[in-house]
Amino acid sequence: MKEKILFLVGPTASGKTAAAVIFAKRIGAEIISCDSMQVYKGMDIITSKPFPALRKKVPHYLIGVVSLAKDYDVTRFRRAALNKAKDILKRGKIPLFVGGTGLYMSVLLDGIFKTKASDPRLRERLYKLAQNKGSLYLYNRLLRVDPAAALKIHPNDTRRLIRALEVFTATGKPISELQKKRKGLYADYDVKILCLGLKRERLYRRIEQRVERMFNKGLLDEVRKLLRRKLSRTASAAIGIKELKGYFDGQYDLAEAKELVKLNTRRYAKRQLTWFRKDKRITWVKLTGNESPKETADKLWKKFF
RNA sequence: GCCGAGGUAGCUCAGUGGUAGAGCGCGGCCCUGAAAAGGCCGGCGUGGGGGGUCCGAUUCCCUCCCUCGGCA
Repeated sequence: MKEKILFLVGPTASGKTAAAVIFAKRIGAEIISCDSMQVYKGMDIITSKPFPALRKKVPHYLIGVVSLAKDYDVTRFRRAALNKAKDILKRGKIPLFVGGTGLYMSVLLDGIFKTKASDPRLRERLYKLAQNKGSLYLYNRLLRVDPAAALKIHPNDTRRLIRALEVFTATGKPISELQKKRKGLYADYDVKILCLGLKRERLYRRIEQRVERMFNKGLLDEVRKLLRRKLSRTASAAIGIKELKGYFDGQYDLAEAKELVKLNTRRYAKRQLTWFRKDKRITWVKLTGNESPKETADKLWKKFF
């Protein structure tokens, strides 16, 4: 009998956080965040972390555990998340991954290929090359060493071109070969993936309301504080930082900054949905968007079996 | 009520006697060590209603409706 592992995913502002706590309590689960930004310390309002009161009801992991100055990546996440999951299972509880970062979900479910750690200097060199000679130059270079990978990557997608070249240089093997070897939780456990789904119109309204709430709760102060610190490249990518920086720098007014936050959050949600739609293993839990957290948890319960 | 300007994509607007574009918005997609990142693709339209001229009208004419500004 395989052990049970659960995922609760969904686009931003769909209501995962509050429902997850009620649901987790009911089924005897502990929550592991599956979110690339909530891992950072000090980014509380901006990432809509669950409040301390909520976190007291059920154990939460991987929230606020990385300092702002540090870069974070999929591999670190995967390692930490798997450790937590095993730990929870050992105590006879169910691990419940909750979050909206599609790639993080994917590396947990299906694994990640093994390679050496990335070399920042090599990466920097490739990046400079791309700047000076254009990404097409990198593309042609990749085409020679790993045509299979080049076929899958668009010539303008500089980041993936760099990554593929970086892996080839470091290992001597094409990334397209390495990527074939992966294995994740889905193979060894009884995995159920629940995804909250609501009409686009409703979701966008909820995003709008959520952004307003964030500002009411002191987003401005929080981001002002964040901007005084040294932020790593990954930390500074959170939605709300560059948008409010523009306002603080006097490039536009507060109303416009708010609209930018809303716009970029909508786009983010749209990309999340593309990711989730693609995964046919997902069980969709349809919501109207007016449910209380308890009602959402009830619906999750019904799809649980 | 009179005079003037205008009604074209969700919004702001361009253009043409041969069934229409642009920016923004929006939609679809890709994703394996930056992923709240990065990249690709797509006009999504009874051209205010009705009538007329014409081989053919979004474009010209008439009329009605609506919006904005001015005069009353």
